[in-house]
Amino acid sequence: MELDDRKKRVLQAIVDDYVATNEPVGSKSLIERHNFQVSSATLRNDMAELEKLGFIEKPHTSAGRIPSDRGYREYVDSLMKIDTLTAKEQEEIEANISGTVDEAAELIKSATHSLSEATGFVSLSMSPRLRKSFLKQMKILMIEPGKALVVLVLSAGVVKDKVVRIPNYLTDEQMFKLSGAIEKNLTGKPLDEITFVTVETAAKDTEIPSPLLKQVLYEAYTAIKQADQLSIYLEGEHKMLAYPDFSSLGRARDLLGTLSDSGMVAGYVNEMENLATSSGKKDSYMIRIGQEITLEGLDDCSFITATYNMGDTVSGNIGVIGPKRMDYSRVISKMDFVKKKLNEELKKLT
Amino acid sequence: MELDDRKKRVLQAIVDDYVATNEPVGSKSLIERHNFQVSSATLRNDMAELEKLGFIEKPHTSAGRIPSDRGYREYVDSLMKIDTLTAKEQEEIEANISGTVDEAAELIKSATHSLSEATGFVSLSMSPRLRKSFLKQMKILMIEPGKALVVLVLSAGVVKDKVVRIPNYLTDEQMFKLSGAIEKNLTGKPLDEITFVTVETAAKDTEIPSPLLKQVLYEAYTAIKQADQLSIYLEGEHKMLAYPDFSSLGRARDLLGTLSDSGMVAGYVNEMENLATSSGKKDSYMIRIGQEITLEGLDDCSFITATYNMGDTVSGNIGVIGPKRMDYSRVISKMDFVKKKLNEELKKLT
DNA sequence: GATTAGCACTCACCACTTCCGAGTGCCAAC
DNA sequence: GTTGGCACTCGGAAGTGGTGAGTGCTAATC
Repeated sequence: MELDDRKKRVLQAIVDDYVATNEPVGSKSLIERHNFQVSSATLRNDMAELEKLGFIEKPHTSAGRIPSDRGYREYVDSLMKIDTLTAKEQEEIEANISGTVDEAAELIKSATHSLSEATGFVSLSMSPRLRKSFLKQMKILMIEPGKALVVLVLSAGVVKDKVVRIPNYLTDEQMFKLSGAIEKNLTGKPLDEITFVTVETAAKDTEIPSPLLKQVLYEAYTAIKQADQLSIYLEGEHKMLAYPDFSSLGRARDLLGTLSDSGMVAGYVNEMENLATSSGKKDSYMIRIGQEITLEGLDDCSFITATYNMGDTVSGNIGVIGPKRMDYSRVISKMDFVKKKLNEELKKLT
Repeated sequence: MELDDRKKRVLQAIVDDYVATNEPVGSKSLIERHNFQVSSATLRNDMAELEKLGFIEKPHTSAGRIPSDRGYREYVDSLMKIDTLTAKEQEEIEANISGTVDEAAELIKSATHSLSEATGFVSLSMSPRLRKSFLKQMKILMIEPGKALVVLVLSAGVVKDKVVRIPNYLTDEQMFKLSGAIEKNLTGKPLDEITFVTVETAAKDTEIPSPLLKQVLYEAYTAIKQADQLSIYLEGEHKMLAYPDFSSLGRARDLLGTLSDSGMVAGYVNEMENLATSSGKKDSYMIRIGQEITLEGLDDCSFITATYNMGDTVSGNIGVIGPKRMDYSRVISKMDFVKKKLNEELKKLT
């Protein structure tokens, strides 16, 4: 069932032409644009074959062929060659990313922005997964009676904080003691190994009456857990409206509706990432095409993600969502470049 | 140029019908739906008059009339009567707002969400304008050599923080002294009266060598200034695609494109707010209709905002953007209710 | 002077038709 | 396996006519 050489070329040509023109491509125009050394009838036979194998399909009887999801899949897996960016393209991307941002979150945002600008598609980034990072510092600051700020400094230089409610009569000094104890005992532990019990044990040798303690500990614990929460940043949703692929209002609405539920998208990205990690297959990028994407309204999209790193144990994702009728090679090389730059800049921060 | 009574009723009826049906309304259907005690010919004369005055217009020669921006303006200014919400509507809104959120930012977000859900339109909120709030606490926490976290506690219970870079050899203790000095001298001052000079003066009596100080002070100062920065939160952009008013892809794209530039929208809201404040005219809500809105692509929208309060001196805005062909009365009463609830909940927080 | 009935006119919209051409499958010949 | 030829398909553009809701205007009436 391996495709012979010419059939591969035909499929590739169909994808290329369709991406470029957004029109079903027929045997004749294929001959005109590419110099196959055979007649259109031969190509017709090849195309019939490709259709039987599920790589291409007809929108209606008397039209040319368009790639199916499977066709795109074959294309990205073994047909396309990734080209390199021109110096100018590289410059544009770099200009957007570097600059004076010196906080990781800002940096990641700017990379996401750059990615959307460079591709013209929706781009996204997931905040770093901090489960594997560990506590470096913990401070509890009294704000006013009954209210305190828990500040966590994690490895990889991430700072998180959260306002929590505490019993009114707890003093500044008690808080200081408490945070010191927790800090001392939990430093170095990965976040995902910290449980309520660990926190409780860590606080044992303070002399604060335990009923009071309980609430604070619980708040401290949730603050730690919340630091681990994933957040997603999406940009450029409206750009999808520019593509004829979504010119039907219904499609556009479904797509943007789904994208507006950022929690759902975040969940999907996370799931994809986990799947890829556990299956051990780790390309530098991941692609989902059309129906492979289980999010509603993304049937005509492709979803490409990559992983960035912050320190040794912490990573997150950046990604692009565009019409599946996209120039994969260019998009991938752009995303790869953004990722590379982002990694470099993140390294500088630590 | 005052409209006589019947003409007012005609205009009102035209707006009501057009909002309900999205179809140009003609003299005959007007007679059918409302019981004017006159013939269609009379209404035709009235309508010709209204058109001459600029309240209504024809999309093309042989069609009915639709309200012009001016017509809507007249309608909201003096024709419509604001109706009250049903118990059920109130409940739905309340359910979304109250709940367990106990941080102001979260609360405001949830109100915004609720507003979008209730109206079916885009909703937005501006973070509180903190210029008028004052410093209650300031702490500088060392994170690691060269890096510190500036934590500001402002009146109205707002907590802001920022990671800043500091000279490597500054110690924890020095930082503590410094923040104490600044805190002591600036507490009670409104944010907009704090300048770099004030900060410098406040730090005078610490014994830290001044060249070192300069950089930290500058960072502290920018941290304070940044706390004052406005941020905007927009929700439900995709919902606009559901309205036939934006069924043309071009319009939809312009609209969503503009809305995606949140800085621009924020600037506009701020400008509107300032204008209203300085002109002294302070309704409980503000409306901009169609061309009155200077943002690109919002010609077919109306933009309604209201002000929420946090403590005595601090306020922000919530708002709705929908098609100008909207049921103003319902939208306004919903927004009013959300605002009321939000104010109540914010009060509870302090 | 305001209101009304009547009438000729306008024009978007819909359904219907026609026509064109790019594309197809298939077959017989090379 | 490749090719030329041919009948067939069908979406889309362009044209057509009828319909109906709407208009403005005029002359008669209250």
